[in-house]
Amino acid sequence: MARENKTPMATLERLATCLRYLNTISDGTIETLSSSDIEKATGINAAQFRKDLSHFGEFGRPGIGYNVRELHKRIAKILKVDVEQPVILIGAGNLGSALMGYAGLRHNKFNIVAAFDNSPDKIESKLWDIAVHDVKDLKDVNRSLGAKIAIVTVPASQAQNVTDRLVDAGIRVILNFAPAALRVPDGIVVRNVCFIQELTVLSFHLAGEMPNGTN
Amino acid sequence: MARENKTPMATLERLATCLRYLNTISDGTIETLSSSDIEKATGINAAQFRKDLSHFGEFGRPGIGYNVRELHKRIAKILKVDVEQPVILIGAGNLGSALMGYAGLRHNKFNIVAAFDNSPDKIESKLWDIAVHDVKDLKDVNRSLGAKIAIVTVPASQAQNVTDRLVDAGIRVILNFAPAALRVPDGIVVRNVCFIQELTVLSFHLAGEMPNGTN
DNA sequence: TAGATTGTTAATCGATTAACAATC
DNA sequence: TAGATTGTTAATCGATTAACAATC
Repeated sequence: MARENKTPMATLERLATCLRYLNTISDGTIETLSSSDIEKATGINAAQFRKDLSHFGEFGRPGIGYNVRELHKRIAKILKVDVEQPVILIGAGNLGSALMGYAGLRHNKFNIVAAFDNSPDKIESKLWDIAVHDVKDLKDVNRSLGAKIAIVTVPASQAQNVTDRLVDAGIRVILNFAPAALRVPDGIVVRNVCFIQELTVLSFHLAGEMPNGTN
Repeated sequence: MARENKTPMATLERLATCLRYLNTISDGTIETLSSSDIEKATGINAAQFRKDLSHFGEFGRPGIGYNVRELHKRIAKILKVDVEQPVILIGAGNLGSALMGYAGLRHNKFNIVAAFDNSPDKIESKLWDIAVHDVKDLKDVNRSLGAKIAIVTVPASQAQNVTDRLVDAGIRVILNFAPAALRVPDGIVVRNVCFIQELTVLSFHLAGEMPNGTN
């Protein structure tokens, strides 16, 4: 068990990329793929892909390659996206509401089952057919929902407070859209979607086009 | 010039993180910071921070540290976020509209100056005071706007088509929210915000809590 | 001067890529 | 059997961290 203790994050990201590709060819026309086929389709280096898989056992047959259906099934299982996952969302503002209406989530087995907010305007209403609860009832409501995944779309100023409540309510992993560094206990995993930071990194690359002798 | 040719992406991300921290203390109370002060505040290793800066010249004074105002100014300049940047957005759907209304963009000098869509419902309307144009007029409209940065929030099926138009209209860097791998010419930089992938990676980490002898 | 902290060089670490024996 | 491709070990590469002479 201590085996898969420390899977590199990069490995997980590549497996997720590969899974996305496998989804696109899941009509069943292709039965077998070699690691170099996968390199062609996804850009992931073939040797690296085999290495990535090796963290989790043996998947293919020497001389043959990988059975597409089996590969899909096993990667989905590793990433725990083989079954529907209930997800709760905190912060039913513009961004939160847009995410609630995003069909891609459900298509990928992430099912937003409830939203929470602190504005009386929104509490007790429904958005995209999803009930919006008072954030005060978070723990209570999630007792029956049993969600382990939360999406945070509150303003930065409230992000830490909300995070503490989420942890208390049994949430194990958090996707954070707020521009704030969340402190969480050991064992809770946070990933930040920070598009301001992404834009900033992109912005740097505009440097290249300085007309002349600039510096 | 070939000097700063290959700044590691990780360096840029750390500088962006540091800049965000410097923003939070820009009231001027703190005059000087050492690299280890910055480590305490941001978690970025002090030696690494100094190394990161060394890609761009000398910033501090031995025995003293960094002048906060100067550091802020120079990092902002490196990342090209010292001046307002015009940004265009393609795809005025739920997500696009939410981003247009997000004040954090303007606060960080990213100014969405126009949106584009292909739906007659939206063209010629205004969202959050930003005009929505026909995507067909992209090149024409951007001739006067001169934006170099674009945000893509169209469905995956249209993402490549839209990307080709953007490149043709003089866009140099793209923040892509569509779950699609965009092909672009050399010199154009794309960063993907893929929260399905983020959720998938998070989902993996739920594995730890399997009750007993599973697997 | 003595103490602090930089910028940079050297040592360490981890991740990527290449090579190959084992296997179909 | 000969050709193909795996899983894994070894070699390469790059990024992180530590150490230290130079400097305030």
